[in-house]
Amino acid sequence: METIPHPEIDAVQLSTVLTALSDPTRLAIVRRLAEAGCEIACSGLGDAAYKTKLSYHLRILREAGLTRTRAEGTSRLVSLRSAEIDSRFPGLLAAVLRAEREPSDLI
Amino acid sequence: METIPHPEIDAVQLSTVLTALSDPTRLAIVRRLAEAGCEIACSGLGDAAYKTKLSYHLRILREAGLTRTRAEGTSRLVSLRSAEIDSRFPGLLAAVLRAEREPSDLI
DNA sequence: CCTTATGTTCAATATTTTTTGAACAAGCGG
DNA sequence: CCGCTTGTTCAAAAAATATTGAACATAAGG
Repeated sequence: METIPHPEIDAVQLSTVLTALSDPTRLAIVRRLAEAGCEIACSGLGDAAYKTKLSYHLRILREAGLTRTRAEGTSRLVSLRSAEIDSRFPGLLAAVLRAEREPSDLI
Repeated sequence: METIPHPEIDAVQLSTVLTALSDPTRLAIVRRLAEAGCEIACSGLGDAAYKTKLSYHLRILREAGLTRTRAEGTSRLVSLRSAEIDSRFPGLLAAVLRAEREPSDLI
């Protein structure tokens, strides 16, 4: 029952993607998803004490077309749309992930 | 007499660069500078009717480390720090510039 | 000098984005 | 059915960004 909306990759705009990636919290989430290379539950992406904050940032990432979220039981599994993003904006995600992690990155 | 401050390329942070690039007005300026491949005066980068707006966005770009500004007579010449940015964040600028221009881009 | 052309700065607004807390939803295990 | 876990939504507050207009700075040309 996929009721969670995701944009078509062709409808994704560059500036929206850049805005999504420009926030350190979200960049850290994207890094973690990239390193994992698989779906991760929300609970594995942030501190339980800041659930609504995480929920907000995950929505921004999803609506920007960077991630895909799927409900599984009572949790939600999030993954990076790496291949799609790379086909839409070749090299962009790789370049961002290649940059070294900065101390300000946090979740 | 270089009194205009510019960040060292090594001090430039990824999220600052992404924030700077995420605004359509600034992205359009960066594109124009990239296509020109040389210095351009402010007057060639925006509408004269919105001078202070342009000034603001150029300052954001400069402080983010994306551009270099140099005074020449009564005008200021702006250029893209392409090579430096590419050494700091390999492939990033190229990937951004490779993405097709969107209709929302404007100055 | 005086004037014009380029741009900047400052302060006030307006707008957008983030953060928070309270309330809600839905699945799961007992 | 109950209570617990996971996570969302909503509205309010806080914080960060962007836009505007008035005033200023400085170089160049006459």
